Amino acid sequence: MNQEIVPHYQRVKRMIADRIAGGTWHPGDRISSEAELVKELGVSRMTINRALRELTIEGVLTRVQGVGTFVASVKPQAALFEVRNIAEEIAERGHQHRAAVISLKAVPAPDEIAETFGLKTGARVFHSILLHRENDLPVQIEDRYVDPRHAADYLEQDFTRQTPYVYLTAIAPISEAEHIIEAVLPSTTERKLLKIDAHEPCLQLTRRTWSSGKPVSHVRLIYPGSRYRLSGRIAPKG
Amino acid sequence: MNQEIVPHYQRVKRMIADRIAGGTWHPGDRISSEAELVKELGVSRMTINRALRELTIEGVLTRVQGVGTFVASVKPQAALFEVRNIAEEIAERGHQHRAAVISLKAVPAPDEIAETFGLKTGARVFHSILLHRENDLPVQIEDRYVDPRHAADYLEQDFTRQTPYVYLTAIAPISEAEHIIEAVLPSTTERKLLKIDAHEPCLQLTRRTWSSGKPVSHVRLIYPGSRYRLSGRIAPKG
DNA sequence: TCCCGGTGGCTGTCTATACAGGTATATATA
DNA sequence: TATATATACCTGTATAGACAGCCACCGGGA
Repeated sequence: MNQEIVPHYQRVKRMIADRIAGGTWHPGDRISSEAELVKELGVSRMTINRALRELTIEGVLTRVQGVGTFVASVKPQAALFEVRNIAEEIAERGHQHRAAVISLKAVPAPDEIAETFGLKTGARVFHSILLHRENDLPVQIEDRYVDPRHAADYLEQDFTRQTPYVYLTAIAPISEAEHIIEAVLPSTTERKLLKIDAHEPCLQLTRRTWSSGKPVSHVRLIYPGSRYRLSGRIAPKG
Repeated sequence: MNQEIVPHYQRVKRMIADRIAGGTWHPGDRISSEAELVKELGVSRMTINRALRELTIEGVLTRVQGVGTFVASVKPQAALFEVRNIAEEIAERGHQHRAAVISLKAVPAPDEIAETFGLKTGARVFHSILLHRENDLPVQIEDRYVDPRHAADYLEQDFTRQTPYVYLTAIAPISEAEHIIEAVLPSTTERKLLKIDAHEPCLQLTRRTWSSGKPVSHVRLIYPGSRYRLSGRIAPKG
């Protein structure tokens, strides 16, 4: 008998969750107060408090000081997608990753980029285009703008050895990121690089990153629709 | 002077985070033990413990019982996308939402659906196709399969009044969800419903949901690429 | 040299107690 | 009646003390 020992606060969390799932308490209802749960369950108030605090963080409960603890309303559908360093992801599949540098130079900033970086349109920014291959099959175009003030030696890097993502996170750890996912038709140039048919839809992920509150990079990742998809799974914990 | 009062555990968290950001402690380093922090900061061990525990949940630290507390390695890029009930989303923009029921009937389960629901191929399942419009402009096709065992009266619902999402979450709260995002070309039928040009790429979000561990619904949402995009933002908290 | 058990240091949990601060209700006052 | 005040109850935070469980390391014995 491998008796599982479970901490008290976990058992309290489970009990609360079960009562909600079982219909004893409905969304919006006030549940028993900490003091009542102490008497009912025979554990200290600190233990009850920890259980209720964690359930609140997990979105199961809502607490109002001076009033009580309530069952939270149905939470919105949230999907968690992990967008990872492509080199790592490919390596994990046991495949070979290679990156080709298509372009690497300083350019005048387009409007959108200038605005992101807080520069004037036409100011000098770094721009790189890379083609990532998995076992020699093109899987991603990386079209990146970088603020020169945060990565002065960007143009001197060998991105066939270390991806820009790895280089940038090393010199400016990401503190904030914004992602946009769209379905697009790639340009003719991009289509040729990816070696895909005309009219093949692609996933485009645009990511802007900040380090210590300052914008660092604006990257557009293009994936052939036939070779790539994003997936994620969520499951509330007990 | 509106002096902000900050709880001790918050100040401890901030201090730890600052030392990591400031380079005092690097990823992989062992940080001071709870006992050392008690002596250094003059607060109780429970307070230190709460701060470290929360930083661990947030992914900033890693703790190993019997060994110590370590600065976590660089966390993977994670993008949080909120995929919401489209009716709500449209209402929030102050626009008019209308749903048209294109199809609503029982059908033999295709292979993939049967497998998800744990049925034999060809078993009777419910199938609905809805077209969602925002100010009379088509914005989403909802192609949904539902396990009849969890929603016996699915076919009797009026989905122009209440979306299937709302109906299903009411009778079977979602406990788990899986999402897949792809770029696709819609079928001719779908293209006509959405009133888009040939070759216009679309975002396709496939979602499978479970309630109490049992599969409930398999839905394919198709968005015209020119009218829709998914966005999300993450920022580590202090 | 290799294996084994002891030991100190670390995190994980739990308790009893205390006080602060918020909210709603009842009570007293103008 | 309307307004201020007291109070009961609730959550939020903090503390000292205790014990359990885990792990790395060291020293002794085969």
